[in-house]
Amino acid sequence: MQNKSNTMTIGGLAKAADVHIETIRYYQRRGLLKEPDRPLGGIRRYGSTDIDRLMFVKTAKELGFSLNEISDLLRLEDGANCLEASALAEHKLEHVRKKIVRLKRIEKVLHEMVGRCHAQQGNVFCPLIESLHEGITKA
Amino acid sequence: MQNKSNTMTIGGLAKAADVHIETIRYYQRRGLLKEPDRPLGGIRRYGSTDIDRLMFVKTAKELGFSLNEISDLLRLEDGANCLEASALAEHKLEHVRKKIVRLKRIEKVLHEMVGRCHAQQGNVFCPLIESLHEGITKA
DNA sequence: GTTACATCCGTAGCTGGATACGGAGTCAAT
DNA sequence: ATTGACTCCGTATCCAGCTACGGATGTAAC
Ligand SMILES: [Zn+2]
Ligand SMILES: [Zn+2]
Ligand SMILES: [Zn+2]
Ligand SMILES: [Zn+2]
Repeated sequence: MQNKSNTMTIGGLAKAADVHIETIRYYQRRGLLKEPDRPLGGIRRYGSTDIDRLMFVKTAKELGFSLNEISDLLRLEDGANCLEASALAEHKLEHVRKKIVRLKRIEKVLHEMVGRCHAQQGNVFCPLIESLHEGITKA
Repeated sequence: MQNKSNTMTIGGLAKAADVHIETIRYYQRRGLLKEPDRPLGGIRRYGSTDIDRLMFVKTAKELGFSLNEISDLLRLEDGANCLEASALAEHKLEHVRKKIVRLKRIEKVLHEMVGRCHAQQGNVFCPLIESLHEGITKA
């Protein structure tokens, strides 16, 4: 059953949840958001549960979950499958940590490269360009 | 003028540089790699400068430069514009650092969420799912 | 000399996450 | 009752960075 206060149009929902209208329709197509019946060729109405749902998606997105993964999370939305939900989050956490490690390595290499350039201003051959030829292992 | 030892076919080059053939052809289309003339309906030959170029691209890619940015770097390949090259790298470095900061925040939030789930095994409502409803600021 | 594989070339498709377009219908206010 | 804003719906387009397809031709092995 629907929330009694399904009063917003899609545009109102978009404003309330601060997403584009097209995003809402896109999520409906993806099955992330249910699409209320429309009364005989009329206009669909949305309520607070839809805002809530959109917020859920937004939060999960900010945490790096893909829309597919968010579908999975939404199937656990009743909160009854703590183990399963935390497993998904742990898996994501693992990926995030790997990404951080990779980026830190990149940060280090770039930092060193830039440092060499700065130390060498006026010299003939840019050490940064040189490093790019030599490969990241030597960079 | 071409390197005298332009002896590889595109397939050989692909193996030598460990990229897919289609990637080479794609880079040619993008202007990242020059396309040797082919002798009267024959087959193009590639040499060590092409391997070198592909390595340059690969290294830059590993450091997070986009193909467009790599085009820019390649215009500086003579090594004469140290300032310009290091400016590009500094800009990239800035982005990388921002990305690391964002990911660390995500790492923290996910870690806390998972921790709460583990602490609460058997409880009725999964705290992780609850957090997703509440938003990342409260997560 | 024929089989088998490689190359060439243009173009189409893929992923993910939207965003845009265009025509038709609906709704509310003046 | 007409304007103007909004909605609906399907489809197309975008971004990056490839990857695949298909048919024609070239080349190499046996
Ligand atoms: Zn849980
Ligand atoms: Zn994984
Ligand atoms: Zn430099
Ligand atoms: Zn920037």
